[in-house]
Amino acid sequence: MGRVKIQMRKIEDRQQRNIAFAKRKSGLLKKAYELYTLCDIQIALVLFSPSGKLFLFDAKKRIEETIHEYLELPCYRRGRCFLKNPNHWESMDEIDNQEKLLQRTLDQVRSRKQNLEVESKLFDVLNWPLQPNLEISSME
Amino acid sequence: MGRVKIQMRKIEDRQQRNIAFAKRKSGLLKKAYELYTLCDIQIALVLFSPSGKLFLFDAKKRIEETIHEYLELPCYRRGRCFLKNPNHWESMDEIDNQEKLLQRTLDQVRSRKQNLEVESKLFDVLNWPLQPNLEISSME
DNA sequence: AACTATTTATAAGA
DNA sequence: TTCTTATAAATAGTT
Repeated sequence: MGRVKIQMRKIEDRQQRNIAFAKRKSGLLKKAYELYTLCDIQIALVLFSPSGKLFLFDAKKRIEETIHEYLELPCYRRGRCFLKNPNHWESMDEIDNQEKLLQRTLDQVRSRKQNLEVESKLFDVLNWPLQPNLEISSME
Repeated sequence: MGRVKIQMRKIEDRQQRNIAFAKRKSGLLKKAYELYTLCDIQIALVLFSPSGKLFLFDAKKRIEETIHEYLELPCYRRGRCFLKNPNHWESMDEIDNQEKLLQRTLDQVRSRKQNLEVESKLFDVLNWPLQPNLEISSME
């Protein structure tokens, strides 16, 4: 968005880099503010300038709280679909979404359970003493 | 940036809000990525969708490290000009900036010290037992 | 999920 | 540094 299209790689000239940082940092903070305002979401943004100066943005909750909510998630759930502590559910959107997620997960668990029952029977069959003419195909 | 200019307030229609969130979240993440790429900066972004789903972006360091660097700052320095732990200084930009910041702060401290010396003398004068014809103006 | 008319962001220049 | 402006990029409403 400027007189020319720029290559997406580090700006080597320090002065130019600092100028780009100043402009784009304010753009990023504005976008974060707009996303929060339009969609009413919780957000925390921490960044350090090329000179090591700190800039922050947060919305809905203090940055420490948002960070804490992230940190309290089990590691394997960070960055992917997950269930928050139900005490933190706030909106109808969120409750709907969590409900769907729970239902999908429950369906998967039940499906897996069925498969396991079949596999377990198959395992039993396969571990019987070998018998001639055993019809494995009848297990399906 | 669309067919019409929109008002900067919460989108009440849930479906529209979710659509706007999806579009603007990817825009925000792209901007964060570009700022990192062009300016080679450290950044951490944590946000929750209207449905409570977590989205993250980090660059240069893991999100936990960036958050930790923020949290280790004294509270009164968060969100404003500050000095990072010198062990974390990395670039010439950063060293230059911190040096200037230190020099400015030192100048301020010295200036404040001078003022304090004057104020202290003034304080002594004002707390003397009142004497007639005391020339306060001679203190400057 | 794609399109496109517009608005918005911004790179370079003043 | 701050302001301007030509152009690139994002996106609101549409399909």
